[in-house]
Amino acid sequence: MMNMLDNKKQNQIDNDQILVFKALSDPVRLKIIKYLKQLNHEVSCGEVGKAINISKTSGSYHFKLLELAGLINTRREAREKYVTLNEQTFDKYVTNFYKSM
Amino acid sequence: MMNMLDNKKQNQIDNDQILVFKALSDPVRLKIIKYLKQLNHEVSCGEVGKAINISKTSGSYHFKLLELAGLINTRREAREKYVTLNEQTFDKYVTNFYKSM
DNA sequence: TGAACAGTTCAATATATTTTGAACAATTTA
DNA sequence: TAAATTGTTCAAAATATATTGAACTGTTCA
Repeated sequence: MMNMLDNKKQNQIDNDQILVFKALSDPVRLKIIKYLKQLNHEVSCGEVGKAINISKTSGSYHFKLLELAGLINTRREAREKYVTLNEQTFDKYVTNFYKSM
Repeated sequence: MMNMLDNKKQNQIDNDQILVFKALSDPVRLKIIKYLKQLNHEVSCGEVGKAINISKTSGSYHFKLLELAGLINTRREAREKYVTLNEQTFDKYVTNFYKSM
C-alpha cells in the first residue's frame, strides 16, 4: 500500500530518473558517453574534451551534469579529474526502465 | 568501414536516440507513459489527460512529442485519438541503449 | 440546424538549458 | 619563482522547451 511518505520517495525516484534521461538527451553528452564506453578505461576530462572537440568550459558543464545524474564516476588526482562510466546507473535507470517503471 | 554516407546515417540514429531521451525527460510525459503502461490497452488522449490532470492543450503538445519520438502509436477514430505505447521503440532506444551504443 | 465535444494550432509568455569568455584556484614543470 | 597546465566558477547571451488561452477544425448528438 502506498502512503503519502512513500509518495515522496516515488517523486524522488522520478526526479533521479528524469535527471538521467535529461543527461542522455544532449548530443555532446552522448558523444562523451560513447567515447568512454568505447575506451573502456579511466580517462581525464581533458582527454575526452580533446577527443570530441569541445572547450574546457563546456566540458566542465557537461561532466557536471553527467555526474549529478550518476552516469559517471569521477576521481580527482591533483590537477586532473578522471572519469569512467557508472554502469549501475545505466542498468537501473535506462536498461531496466521499461520493465520496472 | 565507416564512410561519409554511413556517417550521415549514424547522425540520424543519434537524432532519433536524442528525441527518445528528450521525450522521456519530462515529468508530464513520464506520467503519461506510466499511465499507458499500467492500463495496458488503448485509451483516448482525453482520458489520459483527465487521469493525470493536464489541459487539453498541454496534452496535445506532449502527445505530439511522444509520437515524434516513436514512443506511442496513435489512431484517430472520428473525434477521438487513441494511443498506446510502442514497445519496440522502448526496446531499441532505451532497454538496448547501453549494450548497443 | 445548433450546441457540445475532442483535439489542434497559434502566438505570447515563462522557464530551462547551453555556449562563451574572462577570471580564478590548485598543481606541475622549467 | 614564474609559466604552463587542468579544471572550475560566474555572468551574459543565445537557444530550446513548456504553459497558457483564444480561435479553429471536424464530429456527434439533441
